[in-house]
Amino acid sequence: MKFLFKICYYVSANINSKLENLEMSITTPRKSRASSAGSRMEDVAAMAGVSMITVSRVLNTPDKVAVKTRDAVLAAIKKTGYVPNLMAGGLASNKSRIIGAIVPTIDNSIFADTVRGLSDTLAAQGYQLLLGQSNYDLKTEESLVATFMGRRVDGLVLTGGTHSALTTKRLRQGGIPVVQTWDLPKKPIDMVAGFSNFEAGRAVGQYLLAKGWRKLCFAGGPDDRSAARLEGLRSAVERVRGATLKVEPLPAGASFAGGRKVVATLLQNKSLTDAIFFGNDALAAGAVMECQHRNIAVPSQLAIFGFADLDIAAAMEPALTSIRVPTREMGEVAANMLLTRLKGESLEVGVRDLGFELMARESA
Amino acid sequence: MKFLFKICYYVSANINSKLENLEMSITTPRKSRASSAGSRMEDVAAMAGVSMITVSRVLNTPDKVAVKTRDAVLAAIKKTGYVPNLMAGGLASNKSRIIGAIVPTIDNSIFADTVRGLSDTLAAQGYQLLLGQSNYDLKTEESLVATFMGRRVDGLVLTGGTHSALTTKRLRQGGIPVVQTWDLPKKPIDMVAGFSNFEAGRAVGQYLLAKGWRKLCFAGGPDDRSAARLEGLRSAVERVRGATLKVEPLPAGASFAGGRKVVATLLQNKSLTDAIFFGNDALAAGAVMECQHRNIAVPSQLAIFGFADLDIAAAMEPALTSIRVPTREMGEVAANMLLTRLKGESLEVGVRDLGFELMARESA
DNA sequence: CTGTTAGCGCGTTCAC
DNA sequence: GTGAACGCGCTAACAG
Repeated sequence: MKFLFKICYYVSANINSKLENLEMSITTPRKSRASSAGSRMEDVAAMAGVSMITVSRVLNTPDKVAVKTRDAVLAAIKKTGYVPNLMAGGLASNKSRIIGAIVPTIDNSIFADTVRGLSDTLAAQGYQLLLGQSNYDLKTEESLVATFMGRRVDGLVLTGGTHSALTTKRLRQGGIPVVQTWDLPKKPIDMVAGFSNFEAGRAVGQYLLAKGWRKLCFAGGPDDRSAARLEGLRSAVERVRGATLKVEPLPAGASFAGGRKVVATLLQNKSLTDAIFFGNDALAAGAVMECQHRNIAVPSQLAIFGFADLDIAAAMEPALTSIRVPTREMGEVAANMLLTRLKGESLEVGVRDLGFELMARESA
Repeated sequence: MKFLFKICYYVSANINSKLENLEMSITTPRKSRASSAGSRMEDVAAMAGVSMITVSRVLNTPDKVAVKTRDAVLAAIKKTGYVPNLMAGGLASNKSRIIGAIVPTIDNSIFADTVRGLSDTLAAQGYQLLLGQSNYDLKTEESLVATFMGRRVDGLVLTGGTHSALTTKRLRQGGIPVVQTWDLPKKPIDMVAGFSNFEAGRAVGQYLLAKGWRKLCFAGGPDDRSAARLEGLRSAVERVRGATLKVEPLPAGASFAGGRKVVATLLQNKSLTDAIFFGNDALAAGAVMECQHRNIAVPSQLAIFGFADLDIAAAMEPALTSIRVPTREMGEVAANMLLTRLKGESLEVGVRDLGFELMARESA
């Protein structure tokens, strides 16, 4: 028998120095209203000998200001260290230049890439990202949507196509552009940048069945997108006589250790399974590790199918067969859809199926 | 010879249906000013038969309103579907209830956990997270800091202790609480929730040298925190006669494939290295995979040391020896420090060394 | 416990 | 190409 050791070997001492520095900053007094931090546009205008509106134009539409005036204003801005108050500007213009994004969780690298795609694309156009995590909970999502709308975000990006009735209602009435990602909802709220989880599940089923496996197992989360993949898988299984489908609930923490546990559990009644479709590659990789530990050959004795095509899929041995989804691309496309609409242009296509690829490698 | 296959096997068709739905939403006309989306506080006040300030108090300090009045107001809010405009509130109160966080990149799970810790802790108190990615670039960080301050974020969380001179100046003058994470800067801007990268590197060096390894190699990023770990490692190496230290630059994409490449490169002159300290566990895991592929025994022929103690470290075989850093905790502590200061309370300790642990497992 | 008054800092509308 | 007045929607301060 073999164990995994986890030993605390060294702990750095707490450092309690630098307390003088601290005292300074802890007692930073908050100045009273009307001059909280730095100069206002008025001060800049006065220094440059122009009116506020000219300063505003230098900032927002520099082309409409004479070069000479502009330079004077810019000099004044630099001298005063003026930083425009975007809240005030936002209130006046009814635009926040903020996009809200709600993902189930950020610690899962599959959504992290979508967030990165969003953030990069938006930042390039001067927009910022307000991030919310729903923890796969529709009520949490609902309150996040309310908060974000209260902040007057200019647009909203959601994960998945299932939302509470109230969320949907608010969004439809809200008048701001919305993009749903990571799925293809039947009745989109507005725009969509996703792929079909159902078709992905079916593709996996068809592939595994074609390879001769008959006792399939699905080990994925309880969320709607996982459910759609499960239904796709089921639809493939039902077309083949003698093929069976078992659903294995996921232990907490959908990562490597979770994948190991799933295999350990399933092997207690080994005859029931000969191929497993996991909810993500970390789980699948853990499963492969557990198989190696138990001397179970992959894929000949047990086929392992991943999802999301994370880096590890191609790098490990045996390399993971997986479904590549357009993780980052969904973020980029969603951002560009929003930006297009915010520019007042209209989209040719508001619902985009970004597809997926079955990456056939070694593990299944 | 063995190759990794990557075959596109199936691509879902693009779906161009649902275009009727689209037309509707694409041409959503933006209503003219003054009623952009829903009712205002004034409407609620009128319906409830009270003044605006009472509505405001029901929302912000419910305890200070009579139960009867409160219920009437809440009913009116529900009836009108009123969503408070937080930009207006923010302008008036000079508080945004937004915290800005800048991380080098979000697609790296080590920072993702910090962001999650931040987001969870802040959301529980009604604060939101504005997220920025610096891509390890100080100039990008500088402009993000300016933008965030322009949005009047109530507080700011930064990664690392190195910033441009202008950034530091703005932050010190800004009057908002700031927390630096993932390091212990010598001259903190304000508060700190981090650990010593130098000591972590030194601990790794002492451990490896005690195990008898002499030809050490550092394979980490070029950022300041990696540099600090390298210096720590170097300081340990310099105390042992005959011990050598080689620095191996990291290929792009600090993940599994990168770790494999590093090993492949190093083995071209094998005699130079017998232990490698990687910048994160994904790299280290890739390195172990490459060793297995080449039939190099880990750790007896080559010791592999990871960093960050990601899930995979404990789950893989051989399990990775690594440095556990308080990834999520840094986010939580940073958030709590900010929240404490924003409540007007002062902190006992403004600089916290959250420490690290050397997790001695099998790979080194 | 509730209301009144007076802005928060900026963009919009129109005029020049 | 530039400016003046007005108001975005809400809250701080004080009064009652």
